[in-house]
Amino acid sequence: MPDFMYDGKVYYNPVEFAMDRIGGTWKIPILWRVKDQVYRYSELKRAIPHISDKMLTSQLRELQNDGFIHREVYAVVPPKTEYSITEKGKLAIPLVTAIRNFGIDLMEMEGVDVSHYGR
Amino acid sequence: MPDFMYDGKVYYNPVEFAMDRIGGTWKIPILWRVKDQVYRYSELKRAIPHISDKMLTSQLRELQNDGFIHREVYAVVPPKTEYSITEKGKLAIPLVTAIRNFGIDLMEMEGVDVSHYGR
DNA sequence: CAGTATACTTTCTAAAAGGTAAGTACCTTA
DNA sequence: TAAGGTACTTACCTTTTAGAAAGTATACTG
Repeated sequence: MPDFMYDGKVYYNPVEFAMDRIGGTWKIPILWRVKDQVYRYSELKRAIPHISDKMLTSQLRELQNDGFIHREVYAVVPPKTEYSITEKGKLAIPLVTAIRNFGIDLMEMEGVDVSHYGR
Repeated sequence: MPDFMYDGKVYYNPVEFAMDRIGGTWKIPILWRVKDQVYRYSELKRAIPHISDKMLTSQLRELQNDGFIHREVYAVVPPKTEYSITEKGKLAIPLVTAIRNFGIDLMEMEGVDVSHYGR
């Protein structure tokens, strides 16, 4: 597997590249909400337990820069911003679903209660 | 999404749980070799560019503790240890493949040369 | 009895990721 | 003119992840 560069960073393989775009603690939870609904900033904040303003803003900005979500700012006061998934973002959803299902499978094997998670 | 505990750690969702088992820089590259061949420690080291002894050992141990790979030690000198995938480990391969394919898709969209990666 | 081969193990360090808390900007409304 | 509501931004700190380099154990071989 040859290394390659993108945006000033060296990657060893495609998995690393993929995980650099949608990995981390918060990007998938964000995509998971936005996949079937438009959300305002404050709605995302409420919908995603434990997330801080700093992380919500930075991860939204990265997802936007990578083209996975769209940011619509309204010129009103108090401010209003809406986030929605893009066509490119929709391409990630089957994978997110697969990771989630795999996680549920593993949890089940370890005896973790999994009855809350729809399948 | 309710939080849950496993092995002394709090998780927010199944994706986090899954990524805690097979995520990080080195676990997937290891699984990717071992999926269709038995490897000795030194063979893995040679097969996975850039990996350090410390990371190779620690990630092998974690994958073993989580039941994804099997470790067979031979009582010879110099030492010989063989690593192979388990049935549980095989369950992860379709997901690993999916992540890899998604990464290749993204790279292609960004104009990264992708011709080396079999599909 | 020094050298070799293999599979680790340990220590120290650097970089990345993420948390907390406080602050900013803006216009409207009382 | 002060307060309120929303969407950030910034500074500082802690934790996690990974890298580099050196060391350990063992038995065979010349």
